[in-house]
Amino acid sequence: MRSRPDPMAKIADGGGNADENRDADHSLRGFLGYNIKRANLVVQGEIRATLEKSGFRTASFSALVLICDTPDMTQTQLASALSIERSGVVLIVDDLENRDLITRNRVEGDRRTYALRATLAGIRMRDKVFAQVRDAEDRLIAGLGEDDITAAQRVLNHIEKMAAK
Amino acid sequence: MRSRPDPMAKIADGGGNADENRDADHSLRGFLGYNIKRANLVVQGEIRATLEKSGFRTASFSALVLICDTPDMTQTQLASALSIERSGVVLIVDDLENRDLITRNRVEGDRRTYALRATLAGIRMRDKVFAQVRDAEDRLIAGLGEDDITAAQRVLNHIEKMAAK
DNA sequence: TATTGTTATACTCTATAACTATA
DNA sequence: TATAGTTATAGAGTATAACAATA
Repeated sequence: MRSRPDPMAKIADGGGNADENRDADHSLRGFLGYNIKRANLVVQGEIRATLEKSGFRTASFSALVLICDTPDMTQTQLASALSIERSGVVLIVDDLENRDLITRNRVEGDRRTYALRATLAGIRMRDKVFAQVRDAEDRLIAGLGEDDITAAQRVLNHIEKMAAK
Repeated sequence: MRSRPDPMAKIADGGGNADENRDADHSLRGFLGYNIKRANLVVQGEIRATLEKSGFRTASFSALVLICDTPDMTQTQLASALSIERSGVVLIVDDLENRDLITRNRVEGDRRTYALRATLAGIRMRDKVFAQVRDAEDRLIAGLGEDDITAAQRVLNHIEKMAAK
């Protein structure tokens, strides 16, 4: 039997933390896409944990916010704003309607569409959860300079505008 | 306490233009998580399009890079570095091995594990595709200042470090 | 013919758990 | 008893396609 030096040995810690692999990924760290992906996983995880306390997934809370901001929007418009397909919107709107956060309203002049409106409870819910998400994000960026944040927003928005060019 | 501008402050101004949904998401724009998610979709889409020309998905190319950088790593170590489960690594390693980009090598002293090594073809492939991904990213960030990029990296890495705290 | 909402289905990605062979 | 790799399965999440009602 040989003894085993095992320099790369890594104890399986249920957390799957990147700490022990700190420089195993130094090549990938050079890619902006890699850093965005890792940060995105953390942010979405925090937001998901915040939202699920009120029974939302990311898409359904985004939908509620959009409907609050744009009363009488249709499901097709909502699909476009969420960048998902119309078929996916049905389940989200079903859920929001079942919880009495929004209503589907018939439109005179075009009986194919629904005008989506938030209820009073929906608006109150939006305000409450909106603040919770904001607090969760503030914890993540605490300690960073204001100018770094705005620079990051600039970079992210620039990248988004470069889609499909 | 709040260091960021209130997104609700810029409701305002219809203006009656052709694109009705242009600022339909102005509330969500106030969330860093929303901007990261949208930018991430664009970046990952560009990277995916670049990689698939060489038959890679994001995870399989990341795996090839990691194996090139850390010869003789095991599948469990690779799983940890990729932040996925060991079961998912099997399919990725199967694919890379079938394409003769890496080899699974038996380890004397512990016959449970494989030592993963890139082949010469794997290293060449890594170099070629690495440059292609870098070019794709450079197109996305063209026009941005160097200091904005580094600030964005700082923000992203800070967020990642704040995971689960 | 085209569009809205809907339903059914498929596909991708990943996690969970059980199994084997080794330790 | 514990670990590495494997396999089978299931669950999100989303896309595709077909359909009825309406335009």
